[in-house]
Amino acid sequence: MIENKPKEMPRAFDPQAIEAGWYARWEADGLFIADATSELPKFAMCFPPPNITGELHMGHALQTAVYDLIARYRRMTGQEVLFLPGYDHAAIATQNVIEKQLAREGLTKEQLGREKFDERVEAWYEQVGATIINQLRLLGASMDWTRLRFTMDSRYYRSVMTAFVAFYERGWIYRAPRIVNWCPHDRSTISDLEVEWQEHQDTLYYIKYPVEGGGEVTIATVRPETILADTGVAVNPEDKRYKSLVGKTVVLPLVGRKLPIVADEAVEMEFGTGALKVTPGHDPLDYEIGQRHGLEIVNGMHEDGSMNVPGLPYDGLPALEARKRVVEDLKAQGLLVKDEPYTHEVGHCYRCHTIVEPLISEQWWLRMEEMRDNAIAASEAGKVRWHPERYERTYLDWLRGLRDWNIGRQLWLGHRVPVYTCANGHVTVSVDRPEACSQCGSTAFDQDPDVLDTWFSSALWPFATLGWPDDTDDLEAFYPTDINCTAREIINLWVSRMIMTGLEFLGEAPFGDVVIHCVVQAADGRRMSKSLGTGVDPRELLSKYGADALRAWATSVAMSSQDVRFDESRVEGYRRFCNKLWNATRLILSSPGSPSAEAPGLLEGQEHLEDRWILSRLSSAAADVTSGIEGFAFQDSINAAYGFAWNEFCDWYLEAIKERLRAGDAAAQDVAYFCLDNLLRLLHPIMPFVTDELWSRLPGDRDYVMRSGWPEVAGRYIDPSAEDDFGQVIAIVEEVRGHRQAAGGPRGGQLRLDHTIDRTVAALAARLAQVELVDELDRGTPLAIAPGRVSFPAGSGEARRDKERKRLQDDLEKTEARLGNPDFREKAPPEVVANLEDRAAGLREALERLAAGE
RNA sequence: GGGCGGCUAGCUCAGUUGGAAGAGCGCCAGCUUGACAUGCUGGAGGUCGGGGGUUCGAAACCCUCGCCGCCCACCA
Repeated sequence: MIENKPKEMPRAFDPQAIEAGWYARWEADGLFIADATSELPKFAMCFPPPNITGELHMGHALQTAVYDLIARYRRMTGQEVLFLPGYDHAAIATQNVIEKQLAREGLTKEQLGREKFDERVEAWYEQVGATIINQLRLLGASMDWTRLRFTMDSRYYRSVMTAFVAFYERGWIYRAPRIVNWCPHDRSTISDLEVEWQEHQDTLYYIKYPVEGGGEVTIATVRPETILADTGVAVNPEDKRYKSLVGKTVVLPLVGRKLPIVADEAVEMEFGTGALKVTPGHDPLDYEIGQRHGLEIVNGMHEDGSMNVPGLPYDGLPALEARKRVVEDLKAQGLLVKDEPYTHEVGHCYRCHTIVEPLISEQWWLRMEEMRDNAIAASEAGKVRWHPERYERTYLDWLRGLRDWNIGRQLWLGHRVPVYTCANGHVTVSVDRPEACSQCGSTAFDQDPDVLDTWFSSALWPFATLGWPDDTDDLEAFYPTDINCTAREIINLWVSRMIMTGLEFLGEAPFGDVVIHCVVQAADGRRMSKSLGTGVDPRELLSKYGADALRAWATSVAMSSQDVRFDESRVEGYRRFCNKLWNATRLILSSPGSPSAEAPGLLEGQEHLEDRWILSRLSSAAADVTSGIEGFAFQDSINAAYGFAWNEFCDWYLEAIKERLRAGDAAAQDVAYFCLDNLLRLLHPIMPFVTDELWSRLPGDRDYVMRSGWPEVAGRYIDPSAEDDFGQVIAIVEEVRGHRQAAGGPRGGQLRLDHTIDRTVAALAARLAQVELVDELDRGTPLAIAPGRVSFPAGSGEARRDKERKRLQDDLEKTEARLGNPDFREKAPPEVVANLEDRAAGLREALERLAAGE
């Protein structure tokens, strides 16, 4: 139970004034703590660990809003919900952050030393973890903080080690030299997925290689410095220009090495000169060609990206410097044929943005074939459902082309590879550091210096957080989880890997539904980024508009399209919506008496049309909100609730019952409270703060909204005839208002409606339009919508009538034209034709009414 | 190079099996109406990116072109 707040309310909604209090109460009362032993059906979501930059961005806000609305909704529908939070050590990102901090102090991590560096990292994680948690609380995220996990905590560490050992024992982990993406800044490899491609304006150089025994072959390259590591020249076997050269050798300029000319289908005849210099040590394609033809591999670069060409004048130079010098020297020797501008894509490290250098390195690899096949099968069998569906293809396409995963990183930060070598060279792979070598008994071990790719540990998230490999209650109760919601950019990096490891270690996909939300762009359509200055800080929005407004906006866009341009006015609009709810509540609470807020029972013989109508509309809105959430079309939910609340409940219903409320009419109070009660529940998953605040002011003993159950009003109050009748009221009122405005907006006025119009409808329409309903009215403007006429004390409204007539005539003309088409009558479905005929008849009647009234 | 998404009112976006185009914001006009000026009422504004086609009928389906964005890919 919660403490009832007083009926008297401040005049305006103020998000700042209510939000903090509610979150503290929710948490203190343990609303978010999941009970693994509960009898209720279980529902679980492990929140994707936010990137450890320490700052909340729009993506987080969006994602959190989606997760949290699902979590709250599921609790309200009677499920035991685990919404588990955590954060990630993000090795490369964190290392870069710390290095930047050090750089500002004029230090490098090497100068600082490993121990001090680790201390810095600790402090950073502590600070950032607290920041993230605080921000998620501000958003109202209903996470179970008792289960907060960190990918570097000791239990998680054990999960990671266990997974590594398990893969190793299956024979899937091996060490081998391959060409990899090397980041000279981080001095580490990164996986293909971590390479960010950017367009560069470079130069394509054409260089002559003399052929032994006479002649020459010209190649084209954008990286002339790599010729120092060339070990061959390749041409396409079909290329007639070079057929005679295959098998001969060229002399490598500047170096003097003799290189074979080989024929390989990978060479594009159309590109450049059709002859390719082969540098197996520094180009992935060249590496493959080299493998096929047994070419030598020359390692021409150091770990820091400088040239490794002992004996040559370029040795030790940075790559770009070497490039310049090589070009100059080639030119001097007359070997540079020409150069031309060339635009192409260059790989950069996705964390530090340094240009990635392909080079040969001995690394840890994980074989993916079996996991890949199982993941494909699971998806095809419908074990994982994608929303929107099209992303399943993104995922499957990537899986089908999957190669072995380079899981080792040469960083200072991360999970150390659990491979130990004893003093006698025996290798032990184990979760814990071995006591003694099982082969020789040695107790001196060296652990492999590499750490694991951060995504290796992230891949275990949905079960490592639940306690795997231990057989925990949480794992038993909540695995597999239900939903994973994320941005499409990490489908391959993260989602697919979770699916693969989940299937491998637990035998089941880690979640049933993958929900891909949109990407928020800046207002001008550019990417939101801090460096571009296009970012919008959600914390600013929170303080300006409140968490409920931000969440409502997020809900309205998250699944509506692939991308959305940020529009602050929409967030503001939802703050106004909160204010509208606030004031509707204020109006209802101001009604005298002590209403029960029980569900109104009356339906048969209900004397008030507006009561029957609004209950019917409520039923419809509730059904739409529910189906929106169930179908991952959250925008439908917020739209349905918003439209009902504002355009039906406030604009029409509350206006219609104001007088009854003031008079303390019990039926009006019952219906109004019932609608409000249900509306607050329908909105709570989206806007938790304002709904709990208003809810706590309603009469009766109340628990939190989230514990109150999801509205089930469907069916019971649906009332088509009330909807028809009230629809007629609205149409008449709107027409009368239009005439009043055209007449200059005088107060008062008289309305006569023929007795073919139901008297209840007529009376209500007259009341709402603020005109007197009379039996006789000679002068006045005829109505188009209903037989009758209206007059006002001043002005005539003739202009409006003429305009209306014109509109009706135009409409009728078009309608008759369509009906006059014999093909249409013959081929269109009968109900469509009948529909149109009704329409034409209605238009004719309206026109007749207008004519008769003149 | 392959694939995906988008192009609808001044702006941001809805429009779910093809049956005569909608919302919010902005704009114009009028309202200190006993919940709300964070409000109420009325109104203007669109040849649905261009061009073909299918159909009685296309914003929607097909083809094509043009922009914008994203994902994947070993063309030096």
